[in-house]
Amino acid sequence: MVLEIKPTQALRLWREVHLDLVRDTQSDLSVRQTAILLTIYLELPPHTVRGLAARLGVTKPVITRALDSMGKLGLVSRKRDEFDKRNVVIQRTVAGALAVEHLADLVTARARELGPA
Amino acid sequence: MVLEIKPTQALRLWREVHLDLVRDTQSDLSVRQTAILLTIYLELPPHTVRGLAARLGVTKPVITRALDSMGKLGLVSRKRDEFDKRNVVIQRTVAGALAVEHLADLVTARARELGPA
DNA sequence: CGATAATGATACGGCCCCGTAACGATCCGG
DNA sequence: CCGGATCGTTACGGGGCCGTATCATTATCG
Repeated sequence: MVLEIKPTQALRLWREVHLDLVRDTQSDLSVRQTAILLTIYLELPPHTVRGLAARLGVTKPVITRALDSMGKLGLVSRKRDEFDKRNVVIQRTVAGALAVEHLADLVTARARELGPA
Repeated sequence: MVLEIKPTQALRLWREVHLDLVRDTQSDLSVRQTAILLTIYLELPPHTVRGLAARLGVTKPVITRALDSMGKLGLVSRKRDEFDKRNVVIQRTVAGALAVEHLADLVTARARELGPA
């Protein structure tokens, strides 16, 4: 069940999906924001600011600001941890799940279109 | 030779590569710049500003500015078209080819690591 | 020729993001 | 109880990218 993909296929897949993303005016997330979004939706909760910062190898303000902008878009939400009020727990939203699903559709669709070599 | 990839695999692949890109301080290209770079290196020359703008569905200044910054990084170069001096021909560089190859390595490596489902 | 069209570059105002440094709030150990 | 550690946020200065409008240069055609 290993995914065998050749370099040429990988590049074409990457290009086609990126062209889709550029044309799709709605979702203009940066590379960092995309990495954060996918980490939140693919890895097991709970997610915290410092945890994501360590996971991505960036500083905490980067996470805070990304959560700010993604929160405005409704892709994530935040809640104080009641047991340790210093912590903030990052939560998933319906809109965020839809955005992730949309991205999955994009990638799988473009992968299907790839010819040999 | 169709590339069969499941939604879960697509998302994990996308996330792993994006994490690599975020950690790799060197290459912080935007989504638009990545789309431009891959179009230049995967599609047949010649490439022009207006051609890329139409291909990506963006305005010409977007291409001009992207070529400026990518030119500073040595990823592409520009040359006046001698037959029609209004045109600018975008050319590939060694550094650009290496960057594209590096991206291909990243994607194929992460794809190989993907487990089933 | 001269007027018009086309190409790429530039100016402008605005917005977002970055890294460093500091901050308030909260927890914890002595 | 209180000083230090931890957590997330904010302030600051700087830089990049955006879209619109405009520009200089070059080509085309009557």
